[in-house]
Amino acid sequence: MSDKTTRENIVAAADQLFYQQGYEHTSFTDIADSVKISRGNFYYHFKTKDNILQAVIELRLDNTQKMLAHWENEHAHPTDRIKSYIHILLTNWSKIQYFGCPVGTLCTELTKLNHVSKEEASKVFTLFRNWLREQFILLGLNKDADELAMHVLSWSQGVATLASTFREQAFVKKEVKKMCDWLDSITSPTTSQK
Amino acid sequence: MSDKTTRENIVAAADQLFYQQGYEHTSFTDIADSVKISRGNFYYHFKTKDNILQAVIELRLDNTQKMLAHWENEHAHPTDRIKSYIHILLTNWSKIQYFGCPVGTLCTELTKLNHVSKEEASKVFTLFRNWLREQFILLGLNKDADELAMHVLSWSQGVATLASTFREQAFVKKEVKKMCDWLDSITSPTTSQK
DNA sequence: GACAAATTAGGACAACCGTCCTATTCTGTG
DNA sequence: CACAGAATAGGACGGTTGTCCTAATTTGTC
Repeated sequence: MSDKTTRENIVAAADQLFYQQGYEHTSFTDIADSVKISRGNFYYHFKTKDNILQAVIELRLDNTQKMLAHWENEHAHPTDRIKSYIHILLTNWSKIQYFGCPVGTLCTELTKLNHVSKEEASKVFTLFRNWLREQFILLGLNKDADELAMHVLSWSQGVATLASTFREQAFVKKEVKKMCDWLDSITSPTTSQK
Repeated sequence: MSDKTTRENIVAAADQLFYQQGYEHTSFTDIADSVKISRGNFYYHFKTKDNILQAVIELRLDNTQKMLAHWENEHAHPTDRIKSYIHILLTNWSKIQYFGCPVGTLCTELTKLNHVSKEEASKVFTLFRNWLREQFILLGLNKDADELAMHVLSWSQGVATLASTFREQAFVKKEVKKMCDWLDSITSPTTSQK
């Protein structure tokens, strides 16, 4: 973390703190302490708190795009790619159990604050949505592609919310399996359900 | 609202404001202005902000229990009762599209704040969970009752989150239909799926 | 080594927060 | 009407917030 730019360190620290504590509950002092710089130095890199949020969202958009590209390279079959998405619930369990989904919780908070950047934050969701839709199109499900994408998105979102409330890993594992089974069922046309 | 006790008015106003703006973002001044009392009068009824939150949660627990009891009286068949739950997504669409699910969003916020009352808030979820489980037991699905209850809970939760992010009613309608169809499919043993 | 630019540290600022105190007004009972 | 207690209004308090200014330090270039 120390070989990076101070600005990058600030954004990285803010990213984590916004995720763990929420945007509003995270103060300049919190971030400054985390990066180990003075609060005064802060103003040199970011004029307002909103600017930091904007930078954090940009970082998340970049990281998300990289992750999606990585899944595409790793798996040739769209079904496996979608399953990679589904499995984040277990891969990131150690954080999700405490802080939920970083995308959903930020969007929820910004919506309630009626924050200027709420639309910008929802673009992370849109990134996932469009990517999932593309995968379903590749599976030949053109007509329902967006509907299926939204289904996967909302399903995982609900599991993440309940996971952080009840903190039951067994529940998450069951739901992940259900999602994968469902995905297989709509992919293979043996028993056409719905 | 004026024929109620001042205390009741405070709790009712806080209930709405916590839902619409979030707990932390709602100040004493906000609530006082909403009830049209002075900020000083506040202290007479509630010593701390946490006390108000506690009262709000108690109110929500009561209201939830009344709603569940109402659904039980209204519908003899458990399937119809569960569908009543599912349809809140459309019944309360006008609010959900802006503020999401009141239960989920509060739990999420309190979890991130690591607030003392976070467990208390999650009891509202538990109320729904146990009630849904009972309905599934009445349907003869004893073994998977809790799993099914959690499935319905997380499903609706995800839809509510995405609904407030994208604000697309068509999506919610589709998901509500899917949930009802799914419910019918696991109830009628014609085509045993899963 | 000199010097300009980039970067940092420390603190001041007004505004707001939750909390708390005290004086005033309202209300009901004898 | 008198009077005690409930209820309300207004403001003070210490602390924290985001923001901003200025001086000191570091860095790179000639």
